[in-house]
Amino acid sequence: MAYWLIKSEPSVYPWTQLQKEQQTVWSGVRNFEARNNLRAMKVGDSCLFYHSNEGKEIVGVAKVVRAAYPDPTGEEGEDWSVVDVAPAYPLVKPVGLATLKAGKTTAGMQLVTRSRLSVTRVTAPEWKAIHKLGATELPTAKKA
DNA sequence: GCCAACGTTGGC
DNA sequence: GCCAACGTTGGC
Repeated sequence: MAYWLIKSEPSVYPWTQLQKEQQTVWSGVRNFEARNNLRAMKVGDSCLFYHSNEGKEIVGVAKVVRAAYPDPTGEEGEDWSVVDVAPAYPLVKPVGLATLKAGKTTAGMQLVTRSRLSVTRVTAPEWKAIHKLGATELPTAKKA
């Protein structure tokens, strides 16, 4: 069980659309490191859903429902990956970038330090801190 | 809308 | 294999 953070511009694919569709293919990642992160995801892993550019805040949590497979939107001969994600639960209070930067634990997040990477790793302490900032209870662990 | 940061590409 | 140029992302 690992934690991740995935970014999307709300004008392209907002959290509300994921809630509406209940599942989506996380396609279009064109960065090797981000791709490798996608490939490291396992079914049942959790992902913070971050709105970049507009909002600049973490709005919810999604879960991986299908592990990495080839990106159907990729060019012939290219080697990109996607995962499928589904909404898990929203944060009661969205957590903005400024808040993350101001937080002791969260200031060191890859989201902050590697701002151009669209799929980043999240540590357990960061995960906890964000739920606290988001006024959202951690879901009780249950078997996949 | 601007600009800084950074990943990627291509020339040498 | 190095490094400059270029394109893209994303915060402000």
